[in-house]
Amino acid sequence: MAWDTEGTRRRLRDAALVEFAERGFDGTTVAAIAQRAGVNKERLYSYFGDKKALWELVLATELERLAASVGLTGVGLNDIGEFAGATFDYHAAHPQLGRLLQWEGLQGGQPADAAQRTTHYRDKVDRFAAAQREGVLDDGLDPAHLVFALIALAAWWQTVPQLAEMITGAGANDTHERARRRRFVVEAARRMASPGRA
Amino acid sequence: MAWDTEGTRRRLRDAALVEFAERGFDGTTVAAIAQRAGVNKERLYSYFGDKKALWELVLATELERLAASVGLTGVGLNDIGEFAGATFDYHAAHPQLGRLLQWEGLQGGQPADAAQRTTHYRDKVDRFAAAQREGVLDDGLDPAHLVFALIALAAWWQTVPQLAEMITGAGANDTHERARRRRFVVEAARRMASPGRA
DNA sequence: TCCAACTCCAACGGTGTGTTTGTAATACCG
DNA sequence: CGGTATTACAAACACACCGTTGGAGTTGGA
Repeated sequence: MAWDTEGTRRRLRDAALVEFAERGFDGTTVAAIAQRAGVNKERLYSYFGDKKALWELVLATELERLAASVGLTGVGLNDIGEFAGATFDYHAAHPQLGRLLQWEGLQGGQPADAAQRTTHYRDKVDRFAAAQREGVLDDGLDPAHLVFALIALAAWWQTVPQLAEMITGAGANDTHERARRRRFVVEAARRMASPGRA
Repeated sequence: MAWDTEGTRRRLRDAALVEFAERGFDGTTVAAIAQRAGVNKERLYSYFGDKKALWELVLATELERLAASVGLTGVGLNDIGEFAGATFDYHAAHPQLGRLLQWEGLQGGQPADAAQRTTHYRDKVDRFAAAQREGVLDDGLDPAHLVFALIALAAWWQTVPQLAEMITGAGANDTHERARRRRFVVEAARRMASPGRA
């Protein structure tokens, strides 16, 4: 077998993603990462320097994937509902990113990649503001608040899954419940955004 | 000075609330709790058994306070809007509870006080279901999902304050912004719940 | 053959939980 | 007042875990 340094690096990164998302930075041991990667513990240090550098690399990588994969196409009611639905789908399909961001947010300190993330969201807010001027969205709502609320609707399920289970009585593994949750998210997003309501 | 065993117990519990909310269960050391309480480390064990028992007591206590402070009085549209607003107020005034719940969700395992919390939420779901039958709420929505979404709307701001700041451009200390957020929450709750939508 | 990637194992320093030992201060009771 | 149980503090302890480094040996490629 040939040396596969890229493969070793990737296996370590993948294992770190799983472990970090599951247990957070403090809760994860380098031994666990190495074991999951099927690689010696010492390899981690020669490839990435130390545990913290690996954490930051994993987070940056996942943020890039999110940016590459999430987009807001239009500003009609259907687009907004689908934006909420797609966000829900992404978090449901990639629960690790949401967990990484939660760990990061709780841990404190400055969020990684803050500048790029800010412009990313501001772009969405600007589009919503434009839609308001066209009368597609209710003009009584702050577009920034609306964007924020849509993300809340989509992400809250993964954020406090134990609360979701207590209230709905169904776990996140239930595919029927998951589909119903998605429909609710889309519908609720439309209701919040549509104009002319008391 | 007289012995103040209730005071000692309370100081330990208050210190544990602050430390647990700030650093989570794993990130908090019993030494830090004891130091913040101005009490010897050993006292914690004689009063509460161990670190985990103290964690569960703190969480149950804060949940009781929330339940005692935010009630759902009726099932009209105004009541539902005010329920969301009051929940928002509570989380804004007591950001620690949201962080505790988030830590709990990430940590995994079964939630503390699960039985009581479940019945508490089911009661709210039942009231919403009754309101649906009376036509006060839209009957196309799952009442459990609606309850969950209202909590999401109210709590999300404190849960990811860094995201809220990136999107709205204002921090949580801005009293004007906070008032505007509250109005948005109340209005969005009414929009989601009110009947007669396409 | 020589080098690079890799494994295995041991060790070091630091930190954390939970327990114990000894001692001082305080309340209660006769 | 004197005796005793309770509360508290301080310090040290045993035990375990973790991040990181180093060395000695093995495997694969040029």
